[in-house]
Amino acid sequence: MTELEKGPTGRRRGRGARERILSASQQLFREQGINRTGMNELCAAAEVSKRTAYQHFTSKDELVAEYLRRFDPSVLSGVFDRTDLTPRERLLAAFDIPPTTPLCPYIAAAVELHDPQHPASQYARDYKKAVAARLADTAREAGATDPEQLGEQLALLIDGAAARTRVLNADAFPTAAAIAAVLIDNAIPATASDDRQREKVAS
Amino acid sequence: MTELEKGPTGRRRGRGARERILSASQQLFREQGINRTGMNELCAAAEVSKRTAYQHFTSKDELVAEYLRRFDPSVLSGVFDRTDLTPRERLLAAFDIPPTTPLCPYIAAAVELHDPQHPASQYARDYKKAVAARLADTAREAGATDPEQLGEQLALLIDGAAARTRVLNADAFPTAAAIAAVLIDNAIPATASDDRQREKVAS
DNA sequence: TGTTATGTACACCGCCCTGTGTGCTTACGG
DNA sequence: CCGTAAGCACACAGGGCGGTGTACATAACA
Repeated sequence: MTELEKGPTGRRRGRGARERILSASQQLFREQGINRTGMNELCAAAEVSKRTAYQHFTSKDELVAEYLRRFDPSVLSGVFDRTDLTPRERLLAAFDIPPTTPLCPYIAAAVELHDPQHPASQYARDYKKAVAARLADTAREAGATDPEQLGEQLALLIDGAAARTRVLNADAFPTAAAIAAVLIDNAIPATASDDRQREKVAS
Repeated sequence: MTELEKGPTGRRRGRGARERILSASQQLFREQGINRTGMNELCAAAEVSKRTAYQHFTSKDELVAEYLRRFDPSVLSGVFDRTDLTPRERLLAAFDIPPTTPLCPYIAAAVELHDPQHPASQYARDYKKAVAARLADTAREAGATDPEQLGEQLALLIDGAAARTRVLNADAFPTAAAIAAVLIDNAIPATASDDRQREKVAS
């Protein structure tokens, strides 16, 4: 890895250590958990000296917070921006999670850090609220009578599936998707499609 | 505390250190988390010498496993054994959680320990399955068409509310209860509910 | 009474953790 | 071609952790 990677993070000149650190964080924090991953191990995986790591992030806590911020694009936007789907399908697509996914990292962080004041915990809250808001937007688009409520309900289902998948070591998202389908059909007044969408986005 | 407390644990003769240790575990592990609670701190809170603690539990892992086993009577049985309620009311009563409750300790343990092989993680799985089974039993009693499915769905709702409450620092159980009411009414065929509410879903 | 199970007090070990200090190398930018 | 910022190697501080060793005290029961 002698190639330079310019570092899309900003104006770094060197060899892009920051990116490697964050990339290694994604992998190790999710695989092993935050508390069980030491900085030594992380630096080794990132092929970065510990000194360099602490020049980019003043503490592990800061690294953890930054690590969480790297999930939005892939997870949140990935589902909601698919224009090829109807709003209803988009709502359901949020439950199509590849079973490889270990656990929603925001829940994991909130539990592991165990401190609501921790920057990462605060960001986790913001993220969860953002997801619920996005779901509510989509619910509104789909014609739900109470979009906020439906968004909050679907968000709860996602979190429930994530938590339960973790505890039971078995995929719980299909169950959550089934509930979601019921809730969605109950929440969309007249035109309520059965399950295969007859395709009528309002009018 | 020079009084002897016989130890309701069984046939212990001494002063009941084991009970104090477990009692302190309940408090500290829930308040601070498992990983953030050291044995020194725990022993101090239990007013027990560390040596004694390690004579009762060969390791912290063993203590954690035993700590989890102490929840059944209060939580699981507490709701399902209430004969004053109809089956439907019992299903809904599972969502009446005092907002003081920090987080389902089984989820917390599974996340914190981060090892599916850990005895505590295995017990957490067993417990979660047991709860789902109890819910399914009650669902069957209430006349649901597919009790197993309803039990699993309600269990997922409980876990979702627990996880979301933790992350957002705001009570999510009312939302879960609302979903539960919908699911229950959808799952009980014609005029199943015998409790006081006479409002029918049918139309 | 004396034996035994129980609990105590406290120092201690080895390990791993986060975080630093210091001096050195490299590569980009002017 | 040189200056300087980025990164590296490596040892080490300081502390908390789980867990133990030892010597002593007390309560229960025979």
